Amino acid sequence: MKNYRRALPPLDYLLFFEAVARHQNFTRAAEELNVSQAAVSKRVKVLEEWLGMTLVNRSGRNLSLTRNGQVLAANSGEALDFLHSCLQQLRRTSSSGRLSLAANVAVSQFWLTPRINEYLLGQDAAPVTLTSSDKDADLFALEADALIYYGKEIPDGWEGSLLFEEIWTPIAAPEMARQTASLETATLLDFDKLTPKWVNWGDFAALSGDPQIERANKVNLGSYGSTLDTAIRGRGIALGCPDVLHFEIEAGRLVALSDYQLKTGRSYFVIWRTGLLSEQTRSLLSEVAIPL
Amino acid sequence: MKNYRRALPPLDYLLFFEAVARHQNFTRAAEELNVSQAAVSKRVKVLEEWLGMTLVNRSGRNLSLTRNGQVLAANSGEALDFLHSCLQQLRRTSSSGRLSLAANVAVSQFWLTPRINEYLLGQDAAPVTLTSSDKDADLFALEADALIYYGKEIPDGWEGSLLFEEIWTPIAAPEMARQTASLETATLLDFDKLTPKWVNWGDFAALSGDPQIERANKVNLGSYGSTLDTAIRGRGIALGCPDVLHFEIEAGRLVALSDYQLKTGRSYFVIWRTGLLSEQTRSLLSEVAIPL
DNA sequence: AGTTTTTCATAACTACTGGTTATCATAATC
DNA sequence: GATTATGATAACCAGTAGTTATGAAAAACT
Repeated sequence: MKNYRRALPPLDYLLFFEAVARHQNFTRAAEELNVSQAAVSKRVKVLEEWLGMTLVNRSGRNLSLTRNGQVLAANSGEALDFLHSCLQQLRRTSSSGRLSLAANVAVSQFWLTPRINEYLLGQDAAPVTLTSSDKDADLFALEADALIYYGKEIPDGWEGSLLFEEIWTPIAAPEMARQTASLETATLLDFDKLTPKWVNWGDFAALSGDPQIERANKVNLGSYGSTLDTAIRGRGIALGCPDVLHFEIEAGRLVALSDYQLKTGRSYFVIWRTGLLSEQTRSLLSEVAIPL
Repeated sequence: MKNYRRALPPLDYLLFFEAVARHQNFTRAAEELNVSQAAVSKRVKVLEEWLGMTLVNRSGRNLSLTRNGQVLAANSGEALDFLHSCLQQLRRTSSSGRLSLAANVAVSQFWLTPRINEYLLGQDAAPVTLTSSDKDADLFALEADALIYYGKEIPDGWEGSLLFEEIWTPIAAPEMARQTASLETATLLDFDKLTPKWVNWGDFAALSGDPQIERANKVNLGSYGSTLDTAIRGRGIALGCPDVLHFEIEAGRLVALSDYQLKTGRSYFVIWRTGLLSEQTRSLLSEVAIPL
């Protein structure tokens, strides 16, 4: 009778040790593992005690693996790799058309939701879950199949595809746009920035150097989504990125006031964890009209 | 860059699941794993959530694996087996002459220590560690290479070899033995039983049906080891098992009063965890004169 | 040679995980 | 229909698995 629980050390300890072995460094292993160096040190020590053998020779700031350490690290790595492959394969065969996406609130509402709705109205649509948050940390913690990331470049540990560049421009309902002679006399719909990355009317004025915007009447509606909703209702001028608002513009609910465009150097990307995009997820992304 | 911590579920959860899959039963898996059924149920549930897929179909008192469950169980089993083999191999190549033994206090002192000492006085002796406890649970928890077990039969999950049967008989120093006409007039050295398995003078009297022993003067010295030490000093008569006390008897420090022998049906075994005796440990046991 | 930096070990601390018991639900068995 | 066997889950809490702070040791720098 196999009794692995008794015969094997705590397996996550092996996983920690394998990382130390690969990096030849406790501190870097800790970074990969997202724990403190002390936690890694402790676990490897306990593993050595469990096994009754030294795995790592420590000397001041240097470390080397013992012969046993080398053997165990290689074998652990093999087992972990095997399990990883197996789980990836399992995900590929089992996802059977299920797509989880994440993005910030505006992109979710104005860019993703229309796409998802179009897709879901079609035939044989797989279930799609969409999670919205204006905090990157939330999005990253989610482990969605893919997420729409807004920033300068794709973060480390992720890979993906550029969707479009960020270009800020005043946005209004078509009727409002026709009646607006000058931004100076208009009501500019403003919002509270949740991260420094965002561009509000104050930023836009400063970066564009346009004194009309400085002088115009600005009303703070709190959330960015509110400014867009209010602009659609024809009650003011919001700031927006025409690519994000593609559906609203196509539908004729919003137009860009094309005299004013501000490029920030930031873009929108669809990203996934490095190596964790299954063929099936790739296919589903295409079906939801998210280009890779 | 591999980051197994992020990409793999808690590995001990896989180990639990593999046991469930093998047994097709949460309760029996829990027994193997030495935890409650509830703990197993919980872990498998969390694993399913982590993976986002059902592994086990539950219906009342029945359970079956899903397709995914079967695949994962097979692969997990393979990985665990691989790791187990690797660790066994590592132990074989790394033990390099180191033997750890465990036994209860009396056997350690009177049976094992003399043997170990003889061995250590020889050439090229490997280090030997000996741990003594009168509590079986302590001995089992220790994971020594081998232990001397006292009981009716080899416990489940262990294998080993019979050393000798338990036979209780009065034991005294040779001079004391010559002067003792009858147990009734002797001082009987008694002790506190730590487990029901032990036989003290009260038990011996009852089981042998000898009224002399009932009537004799009994002095309680507390520990069994003390009774033997005191008997060696010629200050009374202890109870003992001649095979355990082989060295003392050979050395002429103790003799058995051979008129009184009580067989209990219990024996002494050398045991190790099933499948965990390396060839090297086997060899070392022989060198320490522990017959297999 | 002395100083600074980097890295690992460990003590003290504590949040939360990983277990427990008790109880209920469900299916099988009688 | 009653009983039994088995899995799920709530409530609970001991101890594990992490943290921060600090000291030791070696490498790197001046």
